[in-house]
Amino acid sequence: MSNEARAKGKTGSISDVDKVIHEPARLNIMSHLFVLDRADFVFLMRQTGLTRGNLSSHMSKLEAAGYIEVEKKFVGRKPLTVLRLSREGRVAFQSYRRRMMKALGELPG
Amino acid sequence: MSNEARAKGKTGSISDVDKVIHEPARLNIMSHLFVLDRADFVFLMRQTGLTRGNLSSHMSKLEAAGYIEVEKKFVGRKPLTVLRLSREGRVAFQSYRRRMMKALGELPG
DNA sequence: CAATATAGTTTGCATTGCAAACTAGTTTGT
DNA sequence: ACAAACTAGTTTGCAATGCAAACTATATTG
Repeated sequence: MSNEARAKGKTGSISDVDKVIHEPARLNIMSHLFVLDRADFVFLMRQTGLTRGNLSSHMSKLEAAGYIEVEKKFVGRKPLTVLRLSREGRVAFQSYRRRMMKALGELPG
Repeated sequence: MSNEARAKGKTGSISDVDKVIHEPARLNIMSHLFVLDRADFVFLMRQTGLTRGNLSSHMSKLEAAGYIEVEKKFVGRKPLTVLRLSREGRVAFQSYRRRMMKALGELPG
């Protein structure tokens, strides 16, 4: 750990979790993709309970972070958007999860 | 579970965690108070790595939510602010923790 | 008594998350 | 054929947030 990190007290525990993943809506999306690997927009909407608008913008954020890849195609004549967890996204999620589980699991009670 | 909850997909899992606690800085503060029960401002500043300003505003939010009680007194001639976890705060934290551990713990891998 | 330190609070701004409005195309009803 | 309703998303507007910097107030030190 750097002296700076120590001085700031940000010793890698809770305060500096990955905010992209930490946001509940995205944590929800990521959790689903973590087990399913890929899922389409409408399915995720139903599973997560997010509105189209929210899912759309969170999707964009996860894509911008490189955590998911978005594939747009047509099935028959209807558009279909498929989200897939990227390698990076899987790693980041695992890391977030470990950190969170550790932080909350270490406490007494 | 209500039909509404089912329709919205907000089945009490991840998307609707307590945001007051979920915010990393406050989660950090709450975790400390959960084990220590009470701690003063400066001590918490050091432990959490938060600046005075941030700790001050997060403290206000936790107080407004009824999760902590803030006691201001003087020791010698210096002001001392002590934060204590309220009963409600302890319950809310435990609930947050259980929910989070369950959500992250249930996943494969 | 001026400078520095301590203990907080307030302010200002840039980033969000969310809902509502909008776009674009498709299916259904008559 | 044409309007109404549905599907699948995106964009926008606004209110809430977090964070850092500025500020207040008092105490200590040189």
